[in-house]
Amino acid sequence: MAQARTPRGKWIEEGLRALAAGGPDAVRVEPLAQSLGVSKGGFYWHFGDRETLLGELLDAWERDVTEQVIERVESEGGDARERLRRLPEAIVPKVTTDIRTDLAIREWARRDERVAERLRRVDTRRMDYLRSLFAAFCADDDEAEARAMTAFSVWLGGHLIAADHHGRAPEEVRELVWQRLLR
Amino acid sequence: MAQARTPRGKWIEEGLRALAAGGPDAVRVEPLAQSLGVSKGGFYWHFGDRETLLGELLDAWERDVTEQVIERVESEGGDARERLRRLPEAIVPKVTTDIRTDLAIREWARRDERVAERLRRVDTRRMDYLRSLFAAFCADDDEAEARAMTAFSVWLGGHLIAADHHGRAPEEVRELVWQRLLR
DNA sequence: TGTCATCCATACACCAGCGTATGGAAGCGA
DNA sequence: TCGCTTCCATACGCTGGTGTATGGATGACA
Repeated sequence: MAQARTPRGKWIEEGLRALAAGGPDAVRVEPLAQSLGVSKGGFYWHFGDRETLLGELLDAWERDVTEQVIERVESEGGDARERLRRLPEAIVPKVTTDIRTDLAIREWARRDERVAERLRRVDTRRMDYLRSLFAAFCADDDEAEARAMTAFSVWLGGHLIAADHHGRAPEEVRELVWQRLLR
Repeated sequence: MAQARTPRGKWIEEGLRALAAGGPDAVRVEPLAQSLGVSKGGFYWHFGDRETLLGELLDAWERDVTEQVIERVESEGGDARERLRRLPEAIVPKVTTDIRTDLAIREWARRDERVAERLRRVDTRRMDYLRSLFAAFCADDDEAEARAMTAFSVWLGGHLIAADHHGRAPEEVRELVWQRLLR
């Protein structure tokens, strides 16, 4: 076997980078090849076509983005509040777990039903986990549901909403909400 | 003056539709012309180039999306809680106020600084209005800020998060959060 | 009725990107 | 050293889009 100069994984990694930066439309074979310093010849040996790569990007994302984070939080123990407090930091910076990848896929899901289905699986898994943590100290199911939804929304909103908070930093605002959720 | 068969406004309207459905990359001159049942000849008479249209789409959105909603809520009176309760329904269904336009522009802003600046203006205006309403019955500034951010985030999140709520409809969950925000 | 502003059709040059075909090059194992 | 697998370069045809040029068509108004 000869050495793989630009193996599958390299293409996927570069593809995820492009996806995070510019959405699925920015994942183009020839620019990807250029970024990697090779021609597109090798790409079509690995993948056949562009669609195949896009599918594998989603596979990689779906694999990394939930279980890895949850396992990380769970492995360090503590009660529900402590685990929730650790959640935001448990998202290790990787190409797949980049929030921008999340946002790009979320937008993509709006126009592609197969992407929407994957997102549904991932979001359901995340909400289930959040709900289970809040349920540990909330009076009833409604309260846990409301707090889980709020936590998820504010996590996303913090990266999407561009408002000026007049003196407060975005992280301070997130912290204000977070404190109230953990009461 | 001869009759405008396909005047500026028609192109903008169709452009907003395409933007809402598929993001800025989906706003293409030739498909737009086809949707309108004409050739692209007239387009370049009106706009010069594609960039100009994209700019005008943003103009139209920025103009309609904040003041019109706020004026509508304000015109009907009531105390702060009543106004907040009416807010979701005050968003009249138009091409510019379509939530999908909002989401598309939000994604677009991530890769175009000029778009980001417009979004910053719009979001700041919205947050200012929300904050002012919550401040009417909240104990302190921190509380109002936290609730405004939560309201905004959950409004967006409700359209972005694809999780299955196990029996609850998405609107029920939103309502659970909303009730708590108005306490 | 003629003129002018407004809008549209058509044809064209051009470019970016997809996918294909083909001929290597480079290293590993026998 | 030979052959095989793995990867890359290059050239090509094709599609779908941008923007330009030009010659109408159509209707309001004088």
